[in-house]
Amino acid sequence: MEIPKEYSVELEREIQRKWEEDKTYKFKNNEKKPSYIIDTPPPYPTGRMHLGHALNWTYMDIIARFKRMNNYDVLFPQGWDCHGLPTEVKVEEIHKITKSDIDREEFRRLCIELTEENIKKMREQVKSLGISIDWDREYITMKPEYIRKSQVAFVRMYRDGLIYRGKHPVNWCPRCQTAIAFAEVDYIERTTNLNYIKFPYSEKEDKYLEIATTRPELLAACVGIVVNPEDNRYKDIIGKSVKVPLFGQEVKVYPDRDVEMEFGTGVVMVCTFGDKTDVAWVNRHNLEVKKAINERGELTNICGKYEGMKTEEARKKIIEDLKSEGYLIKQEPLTQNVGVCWRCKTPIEIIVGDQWFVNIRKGISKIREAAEDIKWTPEHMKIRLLQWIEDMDWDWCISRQRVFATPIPVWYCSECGEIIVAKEEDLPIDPTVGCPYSCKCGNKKLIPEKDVLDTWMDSSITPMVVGGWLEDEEFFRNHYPVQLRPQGHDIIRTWAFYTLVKSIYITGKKPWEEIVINGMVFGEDGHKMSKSRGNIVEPSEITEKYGADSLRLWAANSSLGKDVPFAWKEVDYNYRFLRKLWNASRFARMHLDDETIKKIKGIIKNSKTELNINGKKVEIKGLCNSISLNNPVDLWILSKLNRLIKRVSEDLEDYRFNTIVNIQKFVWHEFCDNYIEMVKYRLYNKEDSEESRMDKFNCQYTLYYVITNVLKLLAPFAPHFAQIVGDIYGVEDLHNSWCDIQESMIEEEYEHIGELAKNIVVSIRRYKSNKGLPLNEKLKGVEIYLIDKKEHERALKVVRDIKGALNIEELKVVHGKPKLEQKIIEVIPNKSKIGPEFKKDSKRVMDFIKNSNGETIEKILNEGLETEFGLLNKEHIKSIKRALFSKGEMVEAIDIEGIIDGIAVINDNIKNKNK
RNA sequence: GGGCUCGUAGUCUAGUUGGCUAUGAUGCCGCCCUGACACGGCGGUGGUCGGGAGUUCGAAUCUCCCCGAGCCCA
Repeated sequence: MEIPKEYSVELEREIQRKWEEDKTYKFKNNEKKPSYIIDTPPPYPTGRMHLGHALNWTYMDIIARFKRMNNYDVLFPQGWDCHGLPTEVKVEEIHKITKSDIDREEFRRLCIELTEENIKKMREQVKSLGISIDWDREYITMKPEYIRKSQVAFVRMYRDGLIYRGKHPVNWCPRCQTAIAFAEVDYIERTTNLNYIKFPYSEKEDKYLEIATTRPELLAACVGIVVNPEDNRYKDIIGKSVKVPLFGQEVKVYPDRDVEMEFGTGVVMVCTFGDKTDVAWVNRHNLEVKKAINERGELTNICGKYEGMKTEEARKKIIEDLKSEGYLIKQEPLTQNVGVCWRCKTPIEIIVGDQWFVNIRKGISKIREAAEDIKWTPEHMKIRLLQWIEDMDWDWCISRQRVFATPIPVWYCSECGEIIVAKEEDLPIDPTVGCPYSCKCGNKKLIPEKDVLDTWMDSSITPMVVGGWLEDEEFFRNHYPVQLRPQGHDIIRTWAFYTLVKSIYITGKKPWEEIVINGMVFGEDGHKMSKSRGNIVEPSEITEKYGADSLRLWAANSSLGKDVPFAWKEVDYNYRFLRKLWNASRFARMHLDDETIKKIKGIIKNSKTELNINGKKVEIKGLCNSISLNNPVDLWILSKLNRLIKRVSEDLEDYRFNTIVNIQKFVWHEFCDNYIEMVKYRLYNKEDSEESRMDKFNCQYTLYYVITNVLKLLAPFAPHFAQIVGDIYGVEDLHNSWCDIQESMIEEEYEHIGELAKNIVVSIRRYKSNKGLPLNEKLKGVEIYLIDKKEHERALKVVRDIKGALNIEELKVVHGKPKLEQKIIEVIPNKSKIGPEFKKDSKRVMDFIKNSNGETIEKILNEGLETEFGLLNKEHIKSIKRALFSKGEMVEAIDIEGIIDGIAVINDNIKNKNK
């Protein structure tokens, strides 16, 4: 098979098409394999994928592919979480209407239309990243079959007393005209005035309490005063009453430890409701609830002449009146955090109204247990959720005053007020369209609920939906909880939390075995990507230029849970890495014809069963049936490879995706830079003896073995590349089998010999480079001196490889020292040897070695030296640097990296002849 | 104010249970067209591992304190 010269990213598209046609990633529902189900986050269909999605999807895909390659039957679906305000706003914008202008059904149709377009766009974007999704398992929350499930969840929880309708304070956005959940409240800092106001004592009109408030417009809803019981200033007034200025109602003073004495005057008025603490105080002291602000953010009729004013306007007016009537003492500026609607940034109000709630507190301990029972990666993310659960003191408000959402399947009887909930078999149903029921009081005129469900009510059942709930109950019983929830840390308190709630309430089980939390993507400037900063990079920009695999490699090279800054140069590096491996693969394939590959594949197959041709069991160690691997350089790279396979397998098991750097280092700096360079001479060898043919074949075998295994290691990260090159190498079953770890190939001694050869080659290549010589320049004679006997023996085994790699005419490996004058210029003691042996004396031993003169060091190296601390020998020395002299002048001799007293003396007078 | 996370060359980053001369990339400087790759190779430059104290023969790694950054929640 011809391998093109250039690696081109256009090939990715073809591969993606092929995967889709072949349904390569279909969930097989194969009972013989363990299943692995991923509860994919359903994105909101904005029509645009951002880099955060790309990061998250890459993580998921690496896991999915790795599991699939390790014999799991992987169910990797894709969902879309459609409902919500942003689409409503967009539709109003596009069609220049407001939702009240047209029929509810019509408006909803327009929302569906837009969402379908957006999903189509985003689906293509997901596919362009090569994510191994089973598209047959796609779910869309606005479809009737999904709405049915959302509604069934509602009906069952209502039946079980876990959902109720009640008058409760809720966070209310006056602009969006809807209740919102705490998770949808943002906080922004702003400056306002802290107003000091006189509240006269009821008993003595001339005495008064000074209170400080930022919300004077709520005076009409003032229902109590709190002071800290420790506060000596106010001890006498506790239990007595004061009169609210302008409005005249009398309110009692209560003791409460939550009052900060230092803030303002230490006296706080409780209004219904200024903020969250007011709600707590009202509950604690059993205060009356008065509604001062309505749903439109205007003052109500209890506010007398201020009725109908917007809050800002009313505040101004009331301050004026307080001033003119002499109640206002002073004003001082105050910066405070105010809660705002996360969508439109309008300050929220806390108002009381009829809303639907999920009772959270009832199940809180079970929810906590479930959270504890799930394996979290990184572990500390669990604490974030538990913290959120701890602080949970309100129920979950699930009703929204919107249109594009799952309807609440409920009617109210106009006669007796009975709540009628739809029957499960009638779902999905939209109560505003029609009603098949009548009230038990006989009334047939039922009022439909117009409120709809919070979008989180849809998305909090995703693991159940992908697990087959209400579709295939038997499958669901056997496969729930599902295996994995991957998501961002920004939605722990929403998506993760609500899903736990729903799963516990509906199934009694935890939703997932494991949850992995990813970080956010920042721009190149280190800040969150945002339009206003102009630091947004779109995934398509990257894939078009560098391909999906380069993007995926960038994403993989990050730690799970940590925020990741984007960097073009990293993508560029990954692209260059792929090109490098491409070129190496091309080079190897030029030396591997189809016939040879066939032969090698046969050998690998046999070695797997540990059977040789005659059916007799053989050891694989260094011997693969019909070939016996005997070249130390081959054994070195194979040992390193197997070590890498082991490492990467373990790392992926624990979601350490950044193990990709280990693969890259191996490929680039071991395999390409060194292995290939050291075996070229064998590949180009034209000799026709049996021995050199075998030698060449071993090398071909090793090249094939390393490349094909690297492709498998790379397949979860860079699947397109792995597929393209895998096809060129005839790799079978790339997506369903992982590398075999040949433990017996991992051998320290092989690695020692290989490292020695590599170090000699590297050192002499560096010498050539420093001398300005081409690296293939012929060297006439090189003598390598090794003092260590073991190293000398090792070096003798790689003479041929060193000669071949460096183009040395005559190479001598000598046990001993060259006959040159030499001076030791640096000694580094071996800490890991000295430490355990000499314990407390270690420091002194090391100082002794460092400060010894040359003679002493020689003695330690050669025969060992008895000292006050004990015997010191060459084991205790890490490395030595020597300068070599001949007649007082430094000569062409180089230290061999990593070897104590390894020296190469180079006779390169031939170079002058050549030049 | 509370919770969590993180501070390693100019920049990004590796560093599993304490022990290689602290990893790799990028940047900058210099050299080399070497039978896969100049979209490449080789070398140099650059670090008091945020600061301090402690535990230990030995700390980037463990403990405490301080400083700084970020995220989440009040």
